[in-house]
Amino acid sequence: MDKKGNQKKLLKQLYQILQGEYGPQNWWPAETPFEVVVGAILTQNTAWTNVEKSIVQLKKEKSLAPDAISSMPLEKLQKLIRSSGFFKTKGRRLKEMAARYAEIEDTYGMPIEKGRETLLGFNGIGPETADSILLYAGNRPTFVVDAYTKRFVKRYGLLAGSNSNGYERVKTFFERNLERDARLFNEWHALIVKHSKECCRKKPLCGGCPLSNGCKKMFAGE
DNA sequence: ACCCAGGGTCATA
DNA sequence: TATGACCATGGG
Repeated sequence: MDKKGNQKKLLKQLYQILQGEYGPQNWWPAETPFEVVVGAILTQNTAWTNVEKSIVQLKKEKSLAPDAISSMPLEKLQKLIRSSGFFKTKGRRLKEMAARYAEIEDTYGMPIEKGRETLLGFNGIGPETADSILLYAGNRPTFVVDAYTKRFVKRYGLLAGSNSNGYERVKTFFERNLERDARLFNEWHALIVKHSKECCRKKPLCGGCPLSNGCKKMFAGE
């Protein structure tokens, strides 16, 4: 069995364990694709619990829609999303995104690379946000790499060598070793986040950690 | 009183 | 191309 085959088998095993432990995640936690995009921008370097509060505020104002956000005064929007932090920057990003939401929607039907390039052209949409939008709003099979994913890869020793933590490197690793399927990519990323929060974030190590070796490494400081 | 969270941009070397 | 400063709130 070649190296690539081994990595495929390893990922399959890890997936079975995570899936068995946590069950289907059915991400993204949102009611509409537009809500996914808003959440993707608001959660940049921000705890999701803080984002939820902003979503609630927007819904309370019945303003979680492209027209409502693009026509809303910037100051009002910034007040509504204050809990997500970086509210001045994110307010501007949201307004630009909302005003041009038709272009965002178009990317859901494009070849992935083209859609990705289009999204990266927006101010405030970088690699992770672009991939999150394509996968979770557009249901396109592109793998999302976030801080949890990088830690996961590093701590379970899935990738070695220099630059093994780079965004593209990690993304390519998963895409080369998994069937290119949006549903699978969706579950994989959600399970990594779920596992990181449930098991590996705080000590002590939970008793029934499904991936105890990785958790031990994590607490050892790598 | 610190640390960090489901990043991205911009300036500098 | 590769770091570093900056954006800012809320929970541990």
